[in-house]
Amino acid sequence: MNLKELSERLGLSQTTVSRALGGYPEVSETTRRRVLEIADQHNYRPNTRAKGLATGRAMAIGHVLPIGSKTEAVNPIFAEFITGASEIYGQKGYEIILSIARDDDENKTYRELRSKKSVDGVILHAPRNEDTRLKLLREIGLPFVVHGRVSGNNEGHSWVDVDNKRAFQRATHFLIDLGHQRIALINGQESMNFASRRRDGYLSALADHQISPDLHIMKSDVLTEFYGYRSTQALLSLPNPPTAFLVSSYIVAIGVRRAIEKHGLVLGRDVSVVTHDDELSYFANGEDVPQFTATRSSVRDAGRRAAVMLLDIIENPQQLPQNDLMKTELMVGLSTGPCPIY
Amino acid sequence: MNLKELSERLGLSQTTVSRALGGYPEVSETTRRRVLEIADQHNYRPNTRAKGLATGRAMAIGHVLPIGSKTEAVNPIFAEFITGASEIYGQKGYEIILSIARDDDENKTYRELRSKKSVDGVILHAPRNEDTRLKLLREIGLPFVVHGRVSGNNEGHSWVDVDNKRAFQRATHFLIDLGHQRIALINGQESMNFASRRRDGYLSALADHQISPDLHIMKSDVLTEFYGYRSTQALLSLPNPPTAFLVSSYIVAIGVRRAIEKHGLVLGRDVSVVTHDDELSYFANGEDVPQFTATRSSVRDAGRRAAVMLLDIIENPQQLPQNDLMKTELMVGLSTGPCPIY
DNA sequence: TTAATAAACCAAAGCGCTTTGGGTGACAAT
DNA sequence: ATTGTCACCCAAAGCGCTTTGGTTTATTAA
Repeated sequence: MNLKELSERLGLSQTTVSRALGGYPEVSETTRRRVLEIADQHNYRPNTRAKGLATGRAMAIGHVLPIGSKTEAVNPIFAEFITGASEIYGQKGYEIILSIARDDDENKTYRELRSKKSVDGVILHAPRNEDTRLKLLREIGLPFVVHGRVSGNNEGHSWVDVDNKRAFQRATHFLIDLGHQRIALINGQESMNFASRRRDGYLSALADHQISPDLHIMKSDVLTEFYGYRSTQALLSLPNPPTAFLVSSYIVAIGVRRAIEKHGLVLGRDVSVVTHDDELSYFANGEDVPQFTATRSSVRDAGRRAAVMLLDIIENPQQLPQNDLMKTELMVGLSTGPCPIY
Repeated sequence: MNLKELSERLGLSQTTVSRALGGYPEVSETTRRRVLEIADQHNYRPNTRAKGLATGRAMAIGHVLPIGSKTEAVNPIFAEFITGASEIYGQKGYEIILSIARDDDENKTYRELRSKKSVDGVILHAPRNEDTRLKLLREIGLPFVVHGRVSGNNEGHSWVDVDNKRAFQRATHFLIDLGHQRIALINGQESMNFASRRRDGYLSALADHQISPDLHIMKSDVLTEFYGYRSTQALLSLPNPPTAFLVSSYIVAIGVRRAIEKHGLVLGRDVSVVTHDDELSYFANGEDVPQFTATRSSVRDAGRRAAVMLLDIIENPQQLPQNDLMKTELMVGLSTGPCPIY
């Protein structure tokens, strides 16, 4: 069923039917009701492509998920982010176009999305410190919102981010206040902006207490469970092991816990752990009492906010860039305790 | 840059340029090279919507991810599946349209995808035992492949599934052979087809050894980490606790392990666990030696296979339905051992 | 009564592509 | 010299929608 058929069945012109459906005022209420009823009966819905051609709007948002050569798969965090974003898109009638691209042809993917005109805007995921994608997107004039920030100037574009530095600063202070001096950092790849900001927070808290950082207990890699296990395993085998761990992802923290228990140590008594918690639905941090002490921030909510922002930019292109720096909460759970005295 | 501009710049008709780009033979090689060069220079790519309108093909595949009222988020397993599928789509120039729909308006989502003509086919995720979506998809004539099966007749449509029954049958046999008699089942929601098939496998293995099933040690719920923890916690507190656990998801198994360790028991010595392992990239089951004894099957590979199948169906609509029943491996790891004698 | 205004509708152009159904000239065959 | 056959190219229709620039009829004001 297309517009032509529908209008013939109604004995009206395509113009009138289109307007009745679109809610325009040049149609009498009686006619509109009749149109709506018959359209509904036949389950009519305008053809996306034809509509897009006619209006010049794709009514679709692109999400380009980067996969590295190491993990080769989509991070569960993206899934959660998109779940949030899709709530907003759905309300406004936008579709999601998903592309999964290796780091090396991400730029090509954005270019294609643009020249094929298949999206009205994109969310830029997982920004690196020096990110060439920003420049590209600006060049090709594709509206975008960054989920995160870059290292240099973040003025010229819109973004949603959590206050990573402050979060890890507070978490480090918290551990220091509990008496910990040797605090390991199990971070993401430091080419990623969020990871370098978290390291900055960690380092500045150490500096506040005149603790000189030890590079041997600062790790950095793709945030998998096994990475958490492997690095904690190695750190606990040091002659002078850390008494506390600051971890960049809940998934990694699970591996950290596994290594700690493997060593016969008790989490929260012998060793303390603070992790960042993106509130992944499948990994709820306990029911009433958090398992892990955590810097918490809902990545699903970030998805919602980024989506609202992007649609706003698309619909009002002339406005200034928007920013949203989300605060994190420090949730005290069962994984931290005073530093044991040896 | 559109076709018209491009053809003017080249001094050729739109027809010829379109054909040159499309690889049709009615164009001389010299002309084709020239067209290709200039097109590349200007980064020309045909407008998706216009192309779709003209050809009647959307060049897009829909993935409708169901979210339940309980978890409210996309399962990490879908992310992994889509990563696999996207490899195939990318090769053939298809895009992914992602919809996230609550159980209750899934049917509406499929209907819309169809009437808006925004996709050429869909993957049906997470089939339930009695699934109304199948009937709907057949009715509206949208090509589809099911990732999984339904309870009744699976003849009339294409699907990719793992041999869930056999996998859990073997795993149960394996535990029984180790001397376990009280084996708990930590299953998914049994309205889901995969979960009921796994239960069947478990029950039939018990029956093979004249062990009568105990409903108190058979759990069924959404597959979260906390569910694993909670149910194991409860089971281990029974006067007559199970000595082994058969678990439906790696994520759940993590919670199971947490509860076991909380109880001061040693995994693989005091309590045995076999889990299903979808080979999620962020949760590798150990490096050389598997942490968990597991029935293993790559869900990413399933994504690839389903995608190949769907594109084949779309491009050759007249053919018979295809099926692909993937075998699972039983990987023996560190989480199982002989039943301890009390 | 006539002109002006508003309400309700319509014909047709245009979005950017593919594809049908040609046309033109060069060359070989008759 | 004429016909047929290629190789190469083009004009225009059509995909299904929105939107511009109308027209027609009823209503109101002068």
